[in-house]
Amino acid sequence: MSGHESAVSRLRAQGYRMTPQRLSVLDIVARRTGHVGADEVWNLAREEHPYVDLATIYRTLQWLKGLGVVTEVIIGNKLHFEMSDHHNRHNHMVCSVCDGVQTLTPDYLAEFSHRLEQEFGFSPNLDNITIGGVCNQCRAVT
Amino acid sequence: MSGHESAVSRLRAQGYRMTPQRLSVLDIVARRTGHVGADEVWNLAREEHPYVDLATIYRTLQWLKGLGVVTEVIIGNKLHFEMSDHHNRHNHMVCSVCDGVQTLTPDYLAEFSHRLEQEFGFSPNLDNITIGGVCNQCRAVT
DNA sequence: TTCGTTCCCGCAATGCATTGCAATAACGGA
DNA sequence: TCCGTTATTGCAATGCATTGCGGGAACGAA
Repeated sequence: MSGHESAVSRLRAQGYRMTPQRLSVLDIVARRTGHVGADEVWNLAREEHPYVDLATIYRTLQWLKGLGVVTEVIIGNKLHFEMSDHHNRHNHMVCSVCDGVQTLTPDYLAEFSHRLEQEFGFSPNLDNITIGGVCNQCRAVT
Repeated sequence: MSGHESAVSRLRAQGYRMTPQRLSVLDIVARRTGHVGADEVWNLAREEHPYVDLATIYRTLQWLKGLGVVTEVIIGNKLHFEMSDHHNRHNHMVCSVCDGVQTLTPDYLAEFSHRLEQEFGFSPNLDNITIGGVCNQCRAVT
């Protein structure tokens, strides 16, 4: 256990049942600095509970995402997750060549967001957006 | 047939085999103003060629995308396609409530793109990006 | 028109993610 | 501590998209 006990007690206080599966998933994501792939979460969770189903992993991750506990990062059509840090929100830039990930503070997207809101009345949800492209190193190689 | 003969002859000139399946897919996308779902392309194609396989539809659409003939639009995790119009590029805003789609000229993204390039050396590929969010009407309802 | 090369297709399998359903276990109340 | 309610789980099925493979069709050459 490492630094997510507050989340656990908060969830319990909200009336959610904290099953071993859920604790395990939360623990795995919390231990990791940076994002974890859903399949990786499954493999690690099975070390502890060999019977956990992949569906449970996905359900749990989506549940935690909905509660704002974890954040989804889509890397090359695969789902990854990391602990949400509401004091340090960020987006991701993913290189399509090396699959490397860089982070981006949301103020880079702020004025773009404001324009959509003001000119179209459209409220963009950019929280989980990832920007695809080619990173510095990979471009240099080519 | 309607307005994509130039694409057909260009592809043929480049040495690609223009099979009935490919002609059919291209025809279906070209006839449509706006985007078509991959499944819809399949259903329409089967009216003409009942045996066409879904895999062929996907392969053909990805092939046309790679050649810049069609553009991919991701709407709620489903793939849609439309004819590319290089003189009138645009992005899409998709409402997560009603699945409605609005278009966006790329200059809305231009300065955001430049900042990433200049500050990180990251070359974003924003051609196919779709912006999720809630549209004006749906927000009003809530 | 026929032939040969090879590109493309249909088929079946695979991968990632989600969902329906019946069985089970978490957690509060007695 | 035991019990009952019902949220969750495991299992299996489903959906969308992609891929490997062997047969077949497209298209140029003769």
